[in-house]
Amino acid sequence: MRLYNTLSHAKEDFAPAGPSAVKMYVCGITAYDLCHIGHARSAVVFDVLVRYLRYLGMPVTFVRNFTDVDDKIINRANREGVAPEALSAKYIEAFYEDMDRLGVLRADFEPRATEYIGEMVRLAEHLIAKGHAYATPGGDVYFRVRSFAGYGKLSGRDVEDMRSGARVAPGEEKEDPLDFALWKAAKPGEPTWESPWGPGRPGWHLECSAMSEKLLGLPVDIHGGGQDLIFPHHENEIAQSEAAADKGFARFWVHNGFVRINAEKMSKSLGNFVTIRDIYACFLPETLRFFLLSSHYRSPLDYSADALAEAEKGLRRIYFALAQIEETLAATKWSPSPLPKALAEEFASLRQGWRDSLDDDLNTAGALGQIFGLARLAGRVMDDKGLRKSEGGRELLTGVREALRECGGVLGVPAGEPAQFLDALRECRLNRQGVDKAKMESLLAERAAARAAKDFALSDTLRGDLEALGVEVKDTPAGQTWDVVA
RNA sequence: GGCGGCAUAGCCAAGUGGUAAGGCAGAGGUCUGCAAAACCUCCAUCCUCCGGUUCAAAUCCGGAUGCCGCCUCCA
Repeated sequence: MRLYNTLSHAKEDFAPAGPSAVKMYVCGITAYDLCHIGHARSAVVFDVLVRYLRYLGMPVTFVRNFTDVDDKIINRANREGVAPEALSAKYIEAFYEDMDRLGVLRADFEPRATEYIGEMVRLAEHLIAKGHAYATPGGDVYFRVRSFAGYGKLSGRDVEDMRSGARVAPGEEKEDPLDFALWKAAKPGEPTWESPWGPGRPGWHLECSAMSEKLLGLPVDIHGGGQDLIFPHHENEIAQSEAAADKGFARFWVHNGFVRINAEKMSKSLGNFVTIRDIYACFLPETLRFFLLSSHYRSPLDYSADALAEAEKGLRRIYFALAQIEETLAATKWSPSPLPKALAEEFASLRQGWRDSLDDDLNTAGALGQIFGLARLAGRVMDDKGLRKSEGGRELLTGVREALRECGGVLGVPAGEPAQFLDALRECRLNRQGVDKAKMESLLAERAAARAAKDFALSDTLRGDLEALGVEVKDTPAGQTWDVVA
């Protein structure tokens, strides 16, 4: 497959460097609050990347870390009067709850920064020994940015241009404003670890360098994260790791775009974020997943409740098609007519299109387009009285069902059983629209009775009443069914 | 100020040189006691604007305008 590499600003053919599994490291969350949709996007994007690489037959060793020691965690813990470890543990737990429901698979390794303090200290020592870092009298350790010639290569910055932006906070003993902390001397009220420079704690960037090397070995094949990590986080990781190891840190840098709200980046600092749980209160997790995959991962994605409602409609349609396919396939008698060649070709082309889309820099939006095409193709076959019960029709419907399942395995959409999903969706919509369930039930019962008595006038009146309630009734040979007006 | 990204129908969104996928909404039709669903058909001669390269550009180059992001923590 081809993957866009931030380092080269171009799509490149991806293959692992070595004969072993693809080595993939993605920056996870700093555990100090609930995850928002932006975190969900990043998690889903890299989840799909891992799944797709495995689908292509490449084994993947996937590492996604948790930052569990950091200014934000300490500040919040102190504010709430709890231990930092307890705070981060709580939000790691929340992360799992949210992500499990989203269908994000667990990584092979999910290291926490505090479990690798020893590796970080050793890395810092090594950098000092090589002249790439220095300890200050106060017990801090800084990376000497100007000692690393490649600094700026990921983010496209020139060290000379950065001088104006860099600054030294009061009390810092940097040689150069550009230098960044590898180790921070202990301050009162902070968790600390022993080190050659006295008690302190690691700087943020160091953990990813230490854990990548320890768990995967350098260079890793793919290093990922949100676009906001490109600078300074990933730039600094490169500097640390490459200065220490004298070899490449990561071959492919993959960054997902932001989720926006009112055309602005959704972020903690702007305070304009919507948590994953906020969404779950109104929509099914799979709807969120579908929404996140409905545009290319590097493009900005505008969040709105309307956009989510539209995603819900699309997802429902796919599940509805799947439900109808299964119902049709439950038949036992099939006429011997074969599948018309044109339809067989259309099927093959859609299926190939799905694969081609994902092959091209993980174009999930394109892939979903092919999935809709498959659903429509199946619908056409089922609507054709001759084909519907023919061997050829069965062959096609079986193929579409298989393709949709395959999609579910890679994109995580559609992941469930249609009947179950449609029921869950109905329930979800009932709650969201605040439909009076008792009233609905009684109106439905009344209408069923009216229909049994062939009192169509009353039946239609009741349909109107139900519609006013937000419920749409459909009459089928098997009786009336209902759904919530979207 | 430095660096980068994006501009495709009413809305969302694919498409990086060969003549505009898909979804939502909308219109007509088949079906239906009436509806709904489903299916069929239609819905951008054109891709922000202006130049240029080419037999050929939404796709490449230059410029303009608008929006966004990074440069401080941030997925």
